[in-house]
Amino acid sequence: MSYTIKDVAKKANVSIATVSRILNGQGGYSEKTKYKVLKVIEELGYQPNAVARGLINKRTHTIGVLFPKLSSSLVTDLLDGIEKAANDNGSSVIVCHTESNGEKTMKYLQLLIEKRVDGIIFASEILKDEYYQFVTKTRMPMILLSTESYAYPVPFVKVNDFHAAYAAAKHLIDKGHTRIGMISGNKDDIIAGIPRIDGFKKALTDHNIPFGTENIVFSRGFTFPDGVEGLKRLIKQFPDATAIFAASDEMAIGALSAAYQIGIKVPDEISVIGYDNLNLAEMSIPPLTTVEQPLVKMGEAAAEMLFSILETGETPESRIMPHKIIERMSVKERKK
Amino acid sequence: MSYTIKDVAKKANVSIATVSRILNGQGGYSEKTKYKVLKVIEELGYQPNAVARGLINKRTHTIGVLFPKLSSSLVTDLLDGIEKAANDNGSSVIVCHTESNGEKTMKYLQLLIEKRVDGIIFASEILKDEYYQFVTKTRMPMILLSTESYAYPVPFVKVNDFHAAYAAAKHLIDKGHTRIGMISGNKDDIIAGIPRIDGFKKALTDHNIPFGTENIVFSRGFTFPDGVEGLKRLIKQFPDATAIFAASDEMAIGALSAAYQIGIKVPDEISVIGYDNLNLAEMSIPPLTTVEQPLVKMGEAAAEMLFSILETGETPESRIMPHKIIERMSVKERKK
DNA sequence: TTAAATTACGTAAACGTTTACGTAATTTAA
DNA sequence: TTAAATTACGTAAACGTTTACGTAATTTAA
Repeated sequence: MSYTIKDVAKKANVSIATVSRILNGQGGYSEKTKYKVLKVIEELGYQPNAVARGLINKRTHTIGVLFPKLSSSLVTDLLDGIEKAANDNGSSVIVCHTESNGEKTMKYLQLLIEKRVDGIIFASEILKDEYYQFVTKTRMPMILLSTESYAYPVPFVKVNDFHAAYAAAKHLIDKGHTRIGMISGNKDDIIAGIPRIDGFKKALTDHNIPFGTENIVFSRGFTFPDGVEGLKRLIKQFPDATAIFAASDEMAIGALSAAYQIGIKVPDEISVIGYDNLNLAEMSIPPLTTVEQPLVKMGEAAAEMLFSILETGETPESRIMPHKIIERMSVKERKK
Repeated sequence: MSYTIKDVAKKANVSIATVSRILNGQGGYSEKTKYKVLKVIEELGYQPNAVARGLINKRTHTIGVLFPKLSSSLVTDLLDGIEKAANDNGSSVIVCHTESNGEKTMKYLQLLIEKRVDGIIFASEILKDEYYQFVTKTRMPMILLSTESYAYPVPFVKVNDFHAAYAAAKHLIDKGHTRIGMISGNKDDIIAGIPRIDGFKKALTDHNIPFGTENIVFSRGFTFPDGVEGLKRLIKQFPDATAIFAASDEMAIGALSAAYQIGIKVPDEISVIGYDNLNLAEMSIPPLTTVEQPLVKMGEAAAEMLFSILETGETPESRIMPHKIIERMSVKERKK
């Protein structure tokens, strides 16, 4: 089909070894031959075959990324960062969409291993036993992104959910609120669910605000409808609340919508703080105050950690990325 | 490192040809050997090497996708559809983020060609001469997604922007509006800019509504800030407007935000219709009426067209996907 | 029971590179 | 000018598969 190194070699009257050496700039050839070969390459429009290279070099310059879903700003920003770092390191990224489905995940893992990607980034999801065993057996490098494993020594990059949630609640407290509710995500989610709940709880009790069952409402996930639902339930069980911490921006935006429907003014009657700082957050009405996760940077960090493993062979340290309160318009100072 | 077909062959006391035949289910072996070989494969945890397969079969079961940016719902939904269809066809997808940068785009194209992907999907961007020539020379199949080329015969999948914009404007007219403004995108964008402007204009004149320079405002792109800006300018030059067509959902949401800031009530004082039907659209306040592009399906269609080329070798017909008005709360019937 | 047909394999070449190991050609040193 | 050192190549094997072409073993037909 297309030309190979042999065609180039023949046309330039040199051996394929010479062509290869020139292509890889390894030295061992004269300037004259170099010029001659480069010219033939130009004429033929020869393109090296990365598949053949991958076979012999045992490096495909491709990494695989597994996401539970694709169409979410959160994942998208992570991917953006990963792609950027990968590109800077001369690699491509294959995206896999697991739908949080165990079977599908295993199939993807298998696929990535067969394709001999250089490494895997496993994002935003619980690392099951089965997954870990499978990829460890092949000794393929793996990084956890926006998730972590308590059971296995897999390096991860994440913010500290406990601290970030604490910061969110404290921000509300600092603004003078004392009757604060939380719309939490899934309370069985040990990565994104429990730590945020615990951080919230701790902030309240540290500031002598009693925490009871009426302060919190649990959802299935972290989605917009969960937020709509959540606000309605929270208002019912805790009508005096003056501020709310939603465990994700999507939920916070859902809460904003529900408040609007019911006729509660944000932030005048109730303040809302989110979590993530998605693109959405600055587009809402009112613009959402939230705690930022540096998603793009997290993606970059994960990819860079992978490349550092590939270079040095050493397991890098996990990275806790800094979170930050982004003040916009959805939280109002409360005068006593 | 990991085991090869040779290790399996040796351990099972057969030739590598036999192992290969069993792996590919081609027949030419007894049930007994099959069982024996499969058992060895199981024991060794052998994983076939897709790189070697790709070299000999000249099929990598990987496709490349080029996007101008990653972190946008629009792109994300397209990618979602592509990934789905690719997975159903046993292929993976490599994502490339061009940033609408010509040099970067060429580098990515080169990379994908060197990696011998089976085909390329070029999304949401103008296909430059240079790009077209480069990939055509290699005879690599290519599909245009959410864009099209007037100059070259590259199959595409898209909605009809002219018709969709016409439908949006007509929806406003049907709701009794006669003083209608448009916040358009880039007026030099021949794919997403001009046709939407023309469709809008045609709808007005077809319904005997005079169209003048005060009816429209032009932006750089199609982003949220463009929408914020756009509404402010539009209101200034066309204060009597009762309805607005924004050329993208992001712009529409921007318009909503700006209206909120200024203190104009949507939809009571002004109606807004968007374009795209992103996830955002149902999360806004009020929920956004918009014209839907079936983005996920478009992504799927593009990938499927690619696979059909790979199977049949024939160039498929381009596909115009249906658009649809999604009525939510941002447009209000106007009584005379 | 024997010949013909079929099945179940094995051998070796090929895919397009890289690279270890030679060796002829050139350059440098004496 | 000649020997030693260096440079500029070429040959061939290797990466891990698939597959065309044989052929030995088995099955079927007579």
